[in-house]
This record gives sequence, structure tokens and C-alpha cells, in this order.
Amino acid sequence: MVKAAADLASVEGLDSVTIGRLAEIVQMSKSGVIGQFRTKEALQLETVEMVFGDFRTRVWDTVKRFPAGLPRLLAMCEAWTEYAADPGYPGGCLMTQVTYDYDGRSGVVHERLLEGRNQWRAALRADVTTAVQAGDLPEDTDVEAVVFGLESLASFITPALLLHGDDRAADHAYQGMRRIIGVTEEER
Amino acid sequence: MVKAAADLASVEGLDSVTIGRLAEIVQMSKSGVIGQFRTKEALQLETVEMVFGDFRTRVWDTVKRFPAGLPRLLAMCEAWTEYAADPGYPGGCLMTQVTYDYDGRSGVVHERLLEGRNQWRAALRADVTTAVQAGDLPEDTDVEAVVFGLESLASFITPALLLHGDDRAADHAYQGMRRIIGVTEEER
DNA sequence: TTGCATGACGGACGATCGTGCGCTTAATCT
DNA sequence: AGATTAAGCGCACGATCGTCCGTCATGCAA
Repeated sequence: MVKAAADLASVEGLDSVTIGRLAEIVQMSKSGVIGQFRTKEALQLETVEMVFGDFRTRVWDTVKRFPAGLPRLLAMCEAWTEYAADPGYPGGCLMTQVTYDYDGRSGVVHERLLEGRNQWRAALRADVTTAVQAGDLPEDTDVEAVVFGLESLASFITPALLLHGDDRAADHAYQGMRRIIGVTEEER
Repeated sequence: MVKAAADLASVEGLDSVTIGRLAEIVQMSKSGVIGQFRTKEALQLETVEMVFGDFRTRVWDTVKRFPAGLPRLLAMCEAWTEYAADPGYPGGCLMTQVTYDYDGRSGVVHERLLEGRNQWRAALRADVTTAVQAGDLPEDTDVEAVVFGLESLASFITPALLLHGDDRAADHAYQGMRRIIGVTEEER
């Protein structure tokens, strides 16, 4: 049910997920749908929650075993770009979609989104900082700029794929990430 | 009128711009509003057209006097990030908003968006290629990856500003662009 | 076996959606 | 001055929106 909502949201946006259309998709009555979530806002929140869960599973859980610092940072970039390129939703990475949809609005979805992304930002920031302290990155590294760059590049994979049909998008992003971080070029 | 639609679209997305709400904002009747555009789709297209016009004025027109190649490319990056950080819409850069909103859909808006962005991509690609030929950039520069990186970084300024309140977003983007392009660091 | 919670249903509600129609008013042109 | 055009209005339409209500079937607990 939530998966169906997420699929639809990835294509048309979270607030195009209407009770009626969702009911039609899962072959239920409108009453049956809203009975499970009480309200539309709750449905939206559960959808967002599912996306965060996905991201955690597909990205974070696969890299947390790496040693903190540069190794884990690079692993993150790889898992991240791979996830963004193949997120399992028909309309691309839903995390990206929701981010750009609700960045300028107010409300609980915006709040939850901010919280989730801040958590991820903190993880990135931590590993960049560790990498600097370990001497793997130059001492004058602008940590915030690096985090900004990584988030940027990951976020553009979806539009590059969907809009321009750029099937090298994930590679472009990973390549860019290495440049942003400042590690030397090498074969992926 | 179109400006009002664009203002609203920048915050809530292009298809939240409803005839009724727009009528309320500009203090007209619904009939009066739709009388000017015939259909909602036409209103959306005119809004998109306005954004392209804005972008052309604020970015392209200010850099076209620069010599082709690296100088113009860097000027582009500067004007671009400045525009994205202060686009004149309450909900941030509308170009970005529309891109992420309609990348995965089909229809005339998607089509027009693709056309417009392709034009811009071509301009970027041309100056990168010229810079390579002039010897200002290494010969093995991956042009497509550079274009991807520049678009990424510019596109993340809006969410960084609106979501995280990062008022250094434009600087982060410009800094990242220089790294993507591969020019040495220097004071902006 | 009886009782009851749960889940899904059809149906209805007020609101809002996009879009037509016919009228009045103001501006433009001959 | 008279005719013509255009813009904006009120109003109504069918659809769809989110939500609530009463009903019925199912399955578990007593």
C-alpha cells in the first residue's frame, strides 16, 4: 500500500498521491484506504518514512562496516550514486523528489524531511572531518562545501536520467564526488 | 499575472497553481483568469517561458560578451550561482523547481523543459570544449561529466537555502564548480 | 456459542478543481 | 456618433478532492 503510494509519488510528487487514485491503484475503496492512515498527511508521512528506511538500508547499512573517514566516505558515494540511479521507484529517487518538493513549504512533511536530511548530513560531515584529521584530506578542506557538493551531485542523478536520458549519470556523479572530495582520479 | 503564477509555483510547484487560487491572488474572477490563457496548460507553458526568459536575461545575457571558453564558463558559473541564490521568486529558483517536478512526467511542459535545458547544456558543453581546445583544460576532460557537475551544483542551491537555511550555498556551489572544472583555487 | 474488535465497504457531505456560456462594460476603429 | 472588439464578470456544469458515517463480514476471545 505505502509502496504503491511511493511509486506514484516518485513520478508525480507526494501531493499528487490522492486517496482516490491510490484506492484505484490498490483496488480498494477510498474508505478502505483512508481507514488505514486516518488522514492524508499521515499517509504522506508514512511514505516519507519508507523512503528514509530504504535509504538507510540501501546506502547507510552497506557502508557502516567501513572504517570511518575517507574509506567510508568513498564507499558512501558509491552506494549513494548506485541507489540514486536505481532506487526501485518508477519516477526515480523519491528522496530527491520529496526534497525539492517540500524544501520551500512548511508543515510536518517539511519538518520530517529536514530532520532526516540533517541526520545524513551529519554522517557525511563526520566522515569528512575524520578524513581531514587522519591526513587523508588537506587541512583547509571546507567541510560544508564538500557536503554541499556531494548532496548536489547525488541529487542530480534522477533528473539527468529521467529528463535527458543520461545513462552515465551515476558515473558522472561519482566522478564529480571524487573531484569535490579532492582525491586523485582512478578507475572506478 | 504570470509573475503571480510563477511566485506561487516556486513555492508549491507548477501544478499547485490553480485557476481559483490564482484568481484569488490577482483579485479577479476565475473566468477572467482563464480568459487570458484559454487553458491551464497554456498558463503553465507561459510560466515556464517566463522562467526561461528570466534565466536568459540574468545569466546568459550577462556573460555572452565574455570570450568563449574558460573565461565565459567561469563567468557563467558566477552569474548562475548568483541567480540561483536570488532568483526573485519567494520559493527559490523556479527553473530548478520545474526541472525536478516534471523530469519524470510526460506532456508539453516536460517537452518544453527538456528543450530549454538542452539549449543551456549545449552552451555549457560548447564552452567546455572550447576551453579544452584552447589548452585551458586538460585534454582528457570528460565534457559530459563536467556539464553534469555544473548543473548539479547550481540545482542544489535552492534546497540548501530553503531547507537548511545555508546562506553560503551560492559560494559552496561556485567553489564546487571550480573543482569540477578543474581550475586552481583562488579567492572569488 | 456468543461477544466484540477490526477492516473494508457503499454512500454522502462540502469544497475545490477546470472549463464553458451569456452578459455587461470599456476601449478602439470607421 | 455608431459599430466592433476585447476583457472581465456571474453562474453553472461535471469531476474529483478529503473525510466521515453506518453497515456488514471476518476472526479471535470468552
